[in-house]
Amino acid sequence: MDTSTVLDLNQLRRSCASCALHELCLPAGIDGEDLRRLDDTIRDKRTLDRGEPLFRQGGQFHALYVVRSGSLRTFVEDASGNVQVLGFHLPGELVGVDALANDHHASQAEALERSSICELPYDRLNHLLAQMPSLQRQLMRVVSREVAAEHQHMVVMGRQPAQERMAIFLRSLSDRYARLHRDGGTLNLSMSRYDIASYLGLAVETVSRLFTRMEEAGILEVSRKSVTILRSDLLEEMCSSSRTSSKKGEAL
Amino acid sequence: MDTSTVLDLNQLRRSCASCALHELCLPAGIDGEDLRRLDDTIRDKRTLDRGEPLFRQGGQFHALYVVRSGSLRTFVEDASGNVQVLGFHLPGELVGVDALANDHHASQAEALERSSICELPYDRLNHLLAQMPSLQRQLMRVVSREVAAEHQHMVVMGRQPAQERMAIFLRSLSDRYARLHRDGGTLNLSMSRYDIASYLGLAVETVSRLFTRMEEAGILEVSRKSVTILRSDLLEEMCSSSRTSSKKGEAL
DNA sequence: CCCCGGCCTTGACCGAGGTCAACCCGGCCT
DNA sequence: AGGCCGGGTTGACCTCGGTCAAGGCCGGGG
Repeated sequence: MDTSTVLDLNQLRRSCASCALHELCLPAGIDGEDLRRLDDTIRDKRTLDRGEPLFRQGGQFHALYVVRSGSLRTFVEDASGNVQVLGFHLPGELVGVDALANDHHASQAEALERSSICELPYDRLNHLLAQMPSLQRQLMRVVSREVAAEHQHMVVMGRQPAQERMAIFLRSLSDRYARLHRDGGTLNLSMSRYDIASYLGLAVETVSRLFTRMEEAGILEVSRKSVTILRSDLLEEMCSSSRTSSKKGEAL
Repeated sequence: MDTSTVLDLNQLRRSCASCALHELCLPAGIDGEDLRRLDDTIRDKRTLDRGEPLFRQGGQFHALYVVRSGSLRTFVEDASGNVQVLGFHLPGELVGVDALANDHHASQAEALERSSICELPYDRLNHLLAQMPSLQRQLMRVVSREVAAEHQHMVVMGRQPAQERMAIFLRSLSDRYARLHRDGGTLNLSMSRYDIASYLGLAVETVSRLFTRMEEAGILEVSRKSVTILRSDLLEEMCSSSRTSSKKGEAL
């Protein structure tokens, strides 16, 4: 929170109604007076610089967060300093749910680039939920989506070879870009190779090799943090070149 | 536990108040009139036989479920018949959350043994949630716990070698037994070796070998589906024998 | 009672990907 | 401008655990 963008951010103040994410975020399906009340519940928009934590593992829980712009990574760190990246979070996505269970954050969230965050203090939110069943349902839907996504990621971690993991990762990122009406063919990888490797359960070297291999194959154009998908058809079929598990009667 | 216990199960009919899981399940922190209303919301107790599905992947969503007795496994099956086990569910645990997102079950749940299930039709539940903020908070807490547990599992799938995975799996099962006031030292593995392997992202053969190795090491006594933990101290230290990631300043 | 079919175990082999090491490259600071 | 440093890439090697194959065990049905 320093340079010149501060002004713009302040101008935007809180206003779900005018937010580009209106239809993707918590307010989806909420209008009029209810929307205004949700608006009032969102405290400050916090702005985070690259690397700045939104909350720390073990820290006291007091709010849920929605990414407004930029991107975050969430991760857990074990006693011996080992890091496991849990996910990357684009605008419109909810962060912090794992803390409700026992009032302490089980993971850490930090900005991958300069990001703007909507903060929903949990007591105020609870108050609102009690009065707005529609918001309550929408919240559960959003959380459910998150759970389903995590299940998908378990499939990746459990069964898929390295190349499929990368392909699925890129496809998923591309899809999420598209949902935001961004160009899904031009990804801006705000996270480091280490983050990607950790997230996919691979070694950095493997991630690096896969990028070059996929570039050589004409599927991607990779330049530093910018990745262009040249052949999404090839990328797609790369996602499921997996062995067919020798179960009974396969058609394919 | 099958033949004669059927009668008892029927006798118990629905009554959260008298349920042994009262303090672990959804009703936790709810009493009196509110509890009675939750009670009324729970439709039937469904009883499932071994292998019987509670809901199918892709099926229409209309209820959440809580395991009352027995155990379930949830899994996803991809186009080519590959199965990934997502989790095992003991009494008091909530199942079906991943379906709220789009009204269709993203995974499949099926009984690992004869099991009794509390069914919470979602429309009724929603009605109740709108009137009972405390229940709403408790539901979110339970879901949050689930999310946090899945995050833990990502750590396992992402970084840990086979032996640690097994150890962590057994410890977690033991802990959950203890929460149910069962003997955490005597596990009854209602799932097959294949299920365990899939859940941990390993091959069946590896799981099998690890069981024998841990038995030879005097940590376990393994007999078919019954596993006794002889040296929980050794099991514990097996959970974190991982390499220390060469990060800055380690204490330990 | 015996046979059959899952499920599980055990052994031998092999390969995907992790590890180690060297190097490169671009940004930043003096 | 030069040097440094963190992140990224590339190559050589080796290991963990997957795969393949061959039984063993147990339970259920004829």
